[in-house]
Amino acid sequence: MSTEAKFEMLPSGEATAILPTGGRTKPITVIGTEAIRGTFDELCLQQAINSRLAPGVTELVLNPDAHCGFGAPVGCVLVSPTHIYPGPVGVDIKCSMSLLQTNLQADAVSDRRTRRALIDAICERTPTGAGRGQRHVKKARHVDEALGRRALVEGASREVCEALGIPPAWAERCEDAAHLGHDDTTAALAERLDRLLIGGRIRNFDNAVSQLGSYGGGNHFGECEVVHVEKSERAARVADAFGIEDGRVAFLSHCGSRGMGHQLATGQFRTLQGKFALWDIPLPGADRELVYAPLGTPEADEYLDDMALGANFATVNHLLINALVLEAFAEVIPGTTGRLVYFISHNIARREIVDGRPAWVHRKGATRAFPGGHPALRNTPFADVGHPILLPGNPQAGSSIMVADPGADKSCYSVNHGAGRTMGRKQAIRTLDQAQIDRSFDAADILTNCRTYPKDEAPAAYKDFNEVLRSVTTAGLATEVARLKARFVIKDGDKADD
DNA sequence: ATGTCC
Repeated sequence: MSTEAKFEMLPSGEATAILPTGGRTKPITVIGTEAIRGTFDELCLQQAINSRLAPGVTELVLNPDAHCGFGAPVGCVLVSPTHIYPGPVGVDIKCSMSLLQTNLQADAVSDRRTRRALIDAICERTPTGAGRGQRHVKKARHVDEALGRRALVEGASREVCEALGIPPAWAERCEDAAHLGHDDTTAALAERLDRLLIGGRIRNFDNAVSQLGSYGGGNHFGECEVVHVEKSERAARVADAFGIEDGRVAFLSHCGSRGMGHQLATGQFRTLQGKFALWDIPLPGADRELVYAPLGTPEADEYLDDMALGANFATVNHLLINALVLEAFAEVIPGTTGRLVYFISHNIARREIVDGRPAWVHRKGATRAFPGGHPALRNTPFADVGHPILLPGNPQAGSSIMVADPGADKSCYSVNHGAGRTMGRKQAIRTLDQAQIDRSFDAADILTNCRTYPKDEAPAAYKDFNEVLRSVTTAGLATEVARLKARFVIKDGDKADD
């Protein structure tokens, strides 16, 4: 049976389908054109079905960028009013995107030597690579353990921002500047962190803290962009409300909670897997990565606290990176100023109102998409127009800034989080041609900090970003406001000075 | 994603 035969089309449009799960009462909403639906492999669809049939799950959305993940597909939304699921949050708690808008015109970065100097200045402040923290770079911002603790407990509080040289006003430009504990207090987080440290559950705390202000590896990156606002009256109006300007230089970052979030997440997986084994509880689809905890239990409280600690770390990490990138720009091009456009996650569970009642909305490789007028945006700068949606594509097709439309209700107010892999990392390394990749970057005049661009991160290892975006717009979820075109990329790879 | 395997 072809993959396409699995889906049932909906009358609402060619990019919205239903994946039956065997029982008619628990269907999965699939967002994707026919070309995109053909990219979902068997295991990805099975993970979606397992997740949909898991206890307490009331809705599941599969996004066009979906591919196999840990327990649940990367690129899905899972809703539950009664249970919390660590898998559908992911190992990199609150992996996110942020965008900095500078006052520079595009021609300020046309010169290759200027761009090379910017790459060097940024790499002197924000390291890349697994394990690499601020202490490994020349112009590090020292973060002591006491400040690290406050970042974990308070997130981007005024005091934490001021201590790190982050403009406190940037906190208003965060999807969530601070995450609270299971009982909606910071005290719960402070107590939980103490217990984790006393119990030795976070190893090398000082090193983990030193990773504030660093990118990490894999698909994480920093990218200098030129903003191209779409040619429509609405795009111009929304861009204005977002604070992005056509023809100006911006900087897009993708990273998460680094080793800290990883330790918190894997610790939770181990704990919950141990309890499922001890109590002999069957796992949905027999997938041991799809563990869960019923809300109100000590297990759920503990997970929610650890998730909040990891999320706060990721938030402060992003804001610090943006402050350091701005500092690097100002060093190379004196007079450069910048402001945070937005910071938004794609690996987090949030408590939202779904169908009139509170539920945990788990977005795993999925981005929140509240349109203008959504009650949750009240008293934010984006109450009327909707918040910016930051979608990394690839350096050559560009990345996209979108705004949600009322039709986003059909996907639990969510869109994709990028292009989505179409090729495994090993497959990409085996099949793609290094020289051809590097020539294509050269032809597009995109510089990188790497001597050769990592093959497993080449645009060809990912789905066609324009087709992914066409799925989103055709389904009526969101509209493109601007495209970001890369001028240089900072990534983990073989460094020019190695 | 991740001191890339407790």
